Amino acid sequence: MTPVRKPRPDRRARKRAPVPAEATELTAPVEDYLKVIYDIERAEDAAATNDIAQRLQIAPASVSGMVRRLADQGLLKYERYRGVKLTGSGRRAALRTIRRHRVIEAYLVQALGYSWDVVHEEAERLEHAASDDLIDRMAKAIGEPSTDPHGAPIPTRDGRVDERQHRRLSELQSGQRARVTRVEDEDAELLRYLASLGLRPTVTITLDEKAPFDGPMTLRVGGKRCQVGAALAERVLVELLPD
Amino acid sequence: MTPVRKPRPDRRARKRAPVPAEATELTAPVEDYLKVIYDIERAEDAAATNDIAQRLQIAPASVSGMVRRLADQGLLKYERYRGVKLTGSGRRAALRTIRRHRVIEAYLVQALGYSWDVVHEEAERLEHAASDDLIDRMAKAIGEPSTDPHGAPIPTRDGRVDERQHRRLSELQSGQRARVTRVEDEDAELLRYLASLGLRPTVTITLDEKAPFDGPMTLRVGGKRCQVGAALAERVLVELLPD
DNA sequence: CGAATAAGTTAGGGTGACCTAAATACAGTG
DNA sequence: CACTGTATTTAGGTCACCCTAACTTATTCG
Repeated sequence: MTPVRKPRPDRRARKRAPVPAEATELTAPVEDYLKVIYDIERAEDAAATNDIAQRLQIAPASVSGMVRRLADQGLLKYERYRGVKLTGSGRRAALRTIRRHRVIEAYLVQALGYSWDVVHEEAERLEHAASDDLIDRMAKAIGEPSTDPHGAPIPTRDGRVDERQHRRLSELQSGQRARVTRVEDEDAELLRYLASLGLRPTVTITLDEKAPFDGPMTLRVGGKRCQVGAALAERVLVELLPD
Repeated sequence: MTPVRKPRPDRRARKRAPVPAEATELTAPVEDYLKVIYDIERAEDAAATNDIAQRLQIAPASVSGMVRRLADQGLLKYERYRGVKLTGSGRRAALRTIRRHRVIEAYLVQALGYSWDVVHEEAERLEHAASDDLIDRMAKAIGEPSTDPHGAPIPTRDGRVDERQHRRLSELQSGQRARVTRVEDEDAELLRYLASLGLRPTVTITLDEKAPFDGPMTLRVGGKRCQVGAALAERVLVELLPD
């Protein structure tokens, strides 16, 4: 009648543990902070409170508080009014979450027939719940891909990423050929539009013409010709092909 | 430079909404409460505070508080000192979570090669993060199974379950043949032991002998002969086969 | 039937993660 | 160099969930 019960974990003790610094379980919000800080740092060298707040859609005041706690936990370095930088362990944690996210996105597309414009949201929730084991199994099941469906590189189990910065489509010159490598955006509508143009990673394009002053670009993609504005061209990364 | 941002959802407004009662997003703890209440109710008619507390491994005092809130939200009926019963919407919510859990378990086993003794934990976390759409895709991918790897029935999208109460192995009489339908336990060690005996759903068994006073039972399963104690036999459900 | 025991509840805390409003630091300009 | 605007932080809340301790209700049994 009374079911066999495991020797209760004693939550208090678990939480009060003298901060082993590394192997601590991170909460979902913390993982989100680390992710966006990692991301901002890649472009801006140090993450400003406001940038973090805007990316997470929360009030800047909330960021100040959280960031102090993360600094206490050794996940980042924090100087008041100076911005934030991840420590080694912070970066490792960020990359683990990013790996989860991207593997999940790839799996949803390749194994479950999702289309690339909707996987982000789903992955955003699952990345906090999936075990490392599950992630590895998913990755194996779809052949250990090196990028997610948007072309973003998937960090390896041991935290290495292909950090090559590709050129933006907007920087391309008339006449140049290039391969689309990545779309740096998760907005569903934008992604659907790109898909309708055939503009997705691995596709080869040729820039026919570029209007001055960041005007629209005319390009050929898979036989068809299309025009894209500056905003779009900004979000698409490419790899120049020799002519 | 400044990325295109969606029209911010405004968290406060979302949470303060005048309680639409149904379509509200439930938190993970709430889903867990509903699940165990549903489960207890199936056996005991009303769920007692203490039972809920014990199943969730939390203090009874915490249950009192939560249960009042769930009653306010219309998910259950609550009479002080009298226990708790799910309302229609509470039961629907519980069944949705249970469906998620069981579909995930089945998927992990059938699509990702997990063994049945470890899927419970993983599902326990994923069930709160997966969208209904994902669950449906998983179910489809493995052929819409009607039970999870432990033989528990999977509720349908629209909340119907096969509620047939099967017989317990412990109630079997000497000489009777039966098919194992379900193992009512998620303990990994127990499951591994059962697997080593070959005792898993769909397998046919014959009870050779049963020692009196809930003594060990000797039975044949797949040609081999084995003995199981009363505690084990209590956890295994069977379907009597005509001789 | 009244007292012991079991079951359940209230009171008073704590933590994580958010908020608004008000104060402060910094940076660039007149 | 004071001064204004922006970035940031502090102060003071809120909410969901959990806890322990102390109290109350229900039940059972001598």
